[in-house]
Amino acid sequence: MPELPEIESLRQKLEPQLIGATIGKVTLRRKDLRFPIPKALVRDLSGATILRLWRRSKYLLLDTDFAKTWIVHLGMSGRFFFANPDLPIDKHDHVLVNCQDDRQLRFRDPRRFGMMDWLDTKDLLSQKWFAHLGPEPLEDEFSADYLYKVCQTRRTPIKSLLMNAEVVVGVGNIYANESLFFARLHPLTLSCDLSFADIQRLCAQIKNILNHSIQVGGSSIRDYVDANSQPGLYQLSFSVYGRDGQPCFECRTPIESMQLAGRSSFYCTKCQILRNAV
DNA sequence: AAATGAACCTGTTTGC
DNA sequence: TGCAAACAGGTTCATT
Repeated sequence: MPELPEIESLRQKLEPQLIGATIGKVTLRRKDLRFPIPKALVRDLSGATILRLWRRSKYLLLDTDFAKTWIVHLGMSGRFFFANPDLPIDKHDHVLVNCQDDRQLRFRDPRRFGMMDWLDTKDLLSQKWFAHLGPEPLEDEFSADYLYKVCQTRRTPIKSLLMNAEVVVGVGNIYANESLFFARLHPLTLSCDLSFADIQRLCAQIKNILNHSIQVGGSSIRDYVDANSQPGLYQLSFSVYGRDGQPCFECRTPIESMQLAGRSSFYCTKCQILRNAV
């Protein structure tokens, strides 16, 4: 599912319901997701109060009054949502967390690419999952100046560069495809061949598209739902993602697709002209 | 060093 | 209809 807009939408929905909440019983129905779930998380989360709910990259961060932060990553197919007590347990409901009211926060993840961790809140962002991450795309630190400098030092297709979390976090396959379409750049264009004007357009479009998607609750293709099990709406705005063979909204040329670094890539051959490539 | 590709796992869709 | 292959929003690790 989840790229930055989905996680941010989820965070915004969870925040008013979880800030100040004290956690009750925590039930593990599986001891590992992508990685083992720390025993200390299960032991200490119960009884803790949530003080702050924030986000870094696609990681959801829940600070507690234990001076520990509960870290949740949804991987590809994860859901993190409130369930009424009468909702049957799904075979992929791996973690159940009782809250103060009778609702239960559930972590459901069929593919188990998600993860949870429990780390010291102090200096959290310098710890393992976060130490080598690039800037947040919606912060000023992610600027055309910054991106241009990075592009100049690498020789890789621009789409691969955008999806590299050491360069910028939160831009996954959907938003990389969409941003490149609006910036009129072909996914295969080598980063070092882009002009500063190209990068200015690209940087601006990434921010526009991510902000727009957050406003409408992110994209739901199959798995993603928010804290209240509601889907996002941004998939209704896709210009190229998944539109293989359908006419470009700008020029009516059929959208093409290819595999790039193992990911489906969608583009318009007329609007996104390939000047240089590998 | 940097870039590419495979692996992790299960469910759904596609194609023969 | 049935079965197998391909594919899926992410990230890490091994290999060039």
